[in-house]
Amino acid sequence: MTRDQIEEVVNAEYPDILIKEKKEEKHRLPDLPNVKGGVVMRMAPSPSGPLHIGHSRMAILNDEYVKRYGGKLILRIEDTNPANIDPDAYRLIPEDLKWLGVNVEETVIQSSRMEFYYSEAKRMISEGYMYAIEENQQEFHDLKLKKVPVKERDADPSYSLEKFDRMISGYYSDGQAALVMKTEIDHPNPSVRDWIAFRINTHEHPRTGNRYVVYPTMNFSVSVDDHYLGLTHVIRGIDHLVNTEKQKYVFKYNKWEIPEYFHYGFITIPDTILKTTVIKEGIRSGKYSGWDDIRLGTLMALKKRGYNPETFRNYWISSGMNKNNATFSWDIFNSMDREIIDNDTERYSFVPEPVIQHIKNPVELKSHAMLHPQNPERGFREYTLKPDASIYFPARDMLEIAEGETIRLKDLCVARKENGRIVYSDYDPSERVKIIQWAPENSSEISIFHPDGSVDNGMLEPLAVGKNSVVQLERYGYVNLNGNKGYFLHR
RNA sequence: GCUCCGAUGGUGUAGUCAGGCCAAGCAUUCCGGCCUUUCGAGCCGAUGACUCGGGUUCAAAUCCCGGUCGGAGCACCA
Repeated sequence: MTRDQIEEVVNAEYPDILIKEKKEEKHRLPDLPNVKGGVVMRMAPSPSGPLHIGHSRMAILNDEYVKRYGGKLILRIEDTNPANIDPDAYRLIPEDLKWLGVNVEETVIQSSRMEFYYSEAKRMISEGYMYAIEENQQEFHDLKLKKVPVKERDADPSYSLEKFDRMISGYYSDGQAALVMKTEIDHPNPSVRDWIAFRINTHEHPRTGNRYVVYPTMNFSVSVDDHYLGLTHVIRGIDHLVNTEKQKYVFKYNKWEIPEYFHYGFITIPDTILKTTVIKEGIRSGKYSGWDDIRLGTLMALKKRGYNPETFRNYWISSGMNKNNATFSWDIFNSMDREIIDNDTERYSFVPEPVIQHIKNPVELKSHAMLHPQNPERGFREYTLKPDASIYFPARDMLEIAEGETIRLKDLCVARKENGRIVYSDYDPSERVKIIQWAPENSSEISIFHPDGSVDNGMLEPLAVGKNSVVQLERYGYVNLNGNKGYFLHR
C-alpha cells in the first residue's frame, strides 16, 4: 500500500486518529543550565550614546531570564575608555531600559570602582599573575606574535608593583607603560597571549576628570566585576567569544567559580542608522534633530514613532540565542507590533496630496465610520455634508481611477469619475469597487514624516486633530500623531 | 594567514545535545480567494528549506570525516 492508500483507508475507517492537534507554537527561550535558586545577570553597555535597537536584544534576553528564574539584573556601565564617552548616556541608557520594561535592580558604574580595580591588580601582581611593561606597543605586539616573552614577564612581583604604582602616579604618558595579564605565551590565538589589563589614558573622563590616568581594559574590569557582583550567567554577542576565553584566566587564577556563558550571533539591521559616530556627527552638523530623530535606529527614535516596547521583547525572544548571524526583519518586527497595537488603535482618515473635489451631491450626506472596525462600541466618526459639498481626495488614487469608473468614498457614498472629476452617484454597485478615503472640507493640514526622510503633506479629518497617540490612517498606515505632525510607524 | 564560530524556504525561527512521532512545525513576505466600506485585522488556499560529498545505522536535518560558503576575533575599544 502506498501512503496515499493508507491515508484513504484510515480516513474512511478511523477518521479520528488522523486529527493532529495543532502544535502550540510558543516562542520560548531555552532553559539555562546550572540555575540554583535565582540568577544574577547583567547588561554592560558602554556609555557612548543612548541605546539602539541592537542593544535591546542584550537587555531583553537578560531581563527575560531574570524574570523567569528570579534573581537580579545589574546594569553595569562600562566607561573605562574616557575617550569614548557621551556624558548624556549615563542618563539616557536607564531611561531607554525603563521604556523597554527592563527591570534593573542595581546600577554599577565602572569609573567609580577604580581603586577597587587597582587593589585587585596589585593583589594579582604580587601573586605573580600580572606584570608591568615599559616596551613600546609595537615591540610587545611583535614579540607575542613570535611567542617570545618580554623580559619583564619573569621579573619579581615587587618590580611590577613598583612600576604599577608609578603608572598610577602619572609618571608615564599614553602608551608608555601597561600592566599585562599573564596567560600562555604560546597560546594558538595570539590575542589571548598575555593580554593588556591596564593602560595609560590621559584623556579627561566626564565623571572623574583627570583623577585617574590608568584604566583597566574591559577584559580585566569585566572579569573582576563579574565575579564580585556574583554573576551566575552571562549573555552577550559572539564578538565576545575570544574575550570570554581571555577572562577565564582571571577566574582560574583566583579559583573563582566561572559563570555560564552564552553568545548570540550578529544581527544585521538593514536600512537603519545605528553607528554612534555617524549619529553624533549628524546631530552636530544639524542633519539630525537629535538622538530621537525618526530616521535613526535609536530606541528614542523608535519610541517617537510609536512602537510598543513589548514588540522588542517578543521579537528578541522569537530570535532566540543561537550563534548564527541573521538579518533583522522589519517585516516581522512590524507585524509583531501590529499584533499588539491594532486592537487599541483608532482609525482616521488622512488624504495625502489632497485635491479638492466638488462632488455635486444633490442631497445632504452623512458619513458614518467606525473608530475601530472590530469594536463598534467604541463609537463613530460622523460628518454631515451639505448638498454640493467639497471633499479632499488623494491625487494618487485619482490617477489610478479610469474615466467613468465607479468607486466608493469610504463610509460616505458611491461616486464616479466623470470628466476627470470625482462626483456623487446614486448607483448601487453589486460588484466590488475601489474604496477610497477622503476628508471633509474643514480638515486640517498635517505633515507626516517617514523614517526614510520623506514627508507626506495632506489633510487630516477634524476628529483626529489634536490627538497625541498612535492611530491608523486608513489605507495609509499607522502613524503617531503629534500636533500638526505625524511620525510614520508602519503600514 | 592564524584562532574560533556558524550553515533548515525570500526572511526569521522550531527540531540537532539524548537518530525513528520530520513525508520537516511556526511566523513573516509574495501570490490567489473570501469577508461584499481600509491596502489594517480575520479566514481559506498556493509556492517555497535540511550547504555539498562520503561514512556509521534497519533508520540521519540530527552522529562521524572531509570539502564549500559565511561570520567573528587576531587593539593599550567595548
